[in-house]
This record gives sequence, structure tokens and C-alpha cells, in this order.
Amino acid sequence: MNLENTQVQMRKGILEYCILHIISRGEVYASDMIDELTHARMIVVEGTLYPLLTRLKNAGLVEYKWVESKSGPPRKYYKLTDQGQEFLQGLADTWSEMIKSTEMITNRSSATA
Amino acid sequence: MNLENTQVQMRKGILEYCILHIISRGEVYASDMIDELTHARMIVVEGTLYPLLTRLKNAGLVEYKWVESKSGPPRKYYKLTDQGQEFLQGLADTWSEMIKSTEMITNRSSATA
DNA sequence: GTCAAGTACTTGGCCATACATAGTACGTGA
DNA sequence: TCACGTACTATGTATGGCCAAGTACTTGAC
Repeated sequence: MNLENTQVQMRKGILEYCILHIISRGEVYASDMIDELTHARMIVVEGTLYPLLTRLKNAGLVEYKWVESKSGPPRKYYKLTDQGQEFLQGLADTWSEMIKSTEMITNRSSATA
Repeated sequence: MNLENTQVQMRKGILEYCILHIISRGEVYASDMIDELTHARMIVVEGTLYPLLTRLKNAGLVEYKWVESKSGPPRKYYKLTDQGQEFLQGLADTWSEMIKSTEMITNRSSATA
């Protein structure tokens, strides 16, 4: 039980939310996502991202199309499905509730219970 | 892959943070914690809370003492150790970073990437 | 004295995610 | 033909939250 481990735990589920949000803004492929996440200091490695994208696709939340690349193998460009849009909205609500609940607890400082 | 499942994933680690925070404010026992968490709309069941408390105790972050009760079995009253205080501070930082990163992504609406 | 009910805590098994690591497939250039 | 870089895939491990069943103590009814 250390900080690093807890950080890993905290990301669970949140990553899914962030990825869906990034995809919702336009067609992107994996490396684009990693760049943006890294820029926001949310480090993600391939071994985490690709399985997540596969899950999202199998769940019908995203779809992709192959696009030729000038340097290397073709890429999967992802975009949200209608179902994905709805799901993203649900996630946004959930996340917002979670923050509200956490604030409710942590802002109640050592004052009167 | 449904909302409920994602909610479960999102709580991972966050719960630990909330529990430590509640304990940091004074000596409490399990039912007190459940009451407060429920009040903040963060529903927790016994099967989640007790193992978590055991982990925290084994990690040396909290300690407890038995206190007799007038109605039922004795209770474990928890409080933070010095190490627990430090850990809580670390969690607070982590949580704040995580929110910041998430906002950085989700606030960048469909506008220019 | 015995049994039922309520409170508090414990335990074992299940599931989903994030990660590390290794591997496959494609295209370019020497 | 081979080395290299890019993009995607597959497998195994660890963790934490949850359900469900179980233990232990106290009180109250009969």
C-alpha cells in the first residue's frame, strides 16, 4: 500500500472517461491520444490504451476506420458512435457526482462533525 | 461495459482517500464512516469497508482500540497514525492532480484541438 | 434457561481494470 | 534481402470493490 499503487487505482475508470472525451472531439488514432493524455500529465502506455480501445469498440461505443499512413503501417482512426455519446454523458455525470461527494467529505475539515 | 461497472472502477482509490480523511477528523468506528459516506451519496457496503480498514491498519496508516458498546458487541474506534497523516497528504495531492488533468482534457471542448 | 433479533466485524470467491512484457504486421531505405 | 521504426495485438499479474455467507456479542421475549 503505497502512493504509486493508489494512483494506479484512482485512474481506473477515469481513463475511460478521458479517452472517450478525446475521441468525441474528432477522429484520432492511438498515438494522438497518448500525446494529449501525456500533455495533461496523465501518463498512459500502449499496453493500457489499446486494450481499452478494443473494449470500447466491442461495447459499440466507438468505431474506427483504417487510414493509410505515409510512414509505417495504417492507423485506426476512432470516432464515437451515438451510443458512445450517450455513454460519455453518463460518465460525465458520474464523474461530477464523484467529485462532489469527495469534496463534501474532504472539505468538512476537522471542524464540527 | 456499463455505467454501473465504470462507477465501481472510478471509486477505486478514491474510497481510500475519503476513509482516511474521515478518520483524520477524530476517532470513529465503521458504522460512523458508512453513515458519513452515505450522507455524501457515496454508498459503501460492509464488505468493502472492513477489508479496506484492515489494509489500512496492516499498512500502519491507522490504528484502533476496542471500546465497549451499550448495545451489541464492542467496536473498533479508528484513528490515524503519523504515517497515515503523511499518506493522506500524499493522496490529497494525487487526487488534486488527477482532477486537474481530467479537467484539462474535458474542458477542451470540441473547439480547436 | 433458551431462543430470536440486532449490531459489529470477518472471510472467501468473483470480476474488471491498469500495467509490464513480448510478439506480430507493415513500410521505408540501405 | 535485411535492419529499423511505427502501429497494433496478446498474455499474464496484481489490486481493489462487491456479494454473500458466517462468526461473535448483547439484549429482550417466553
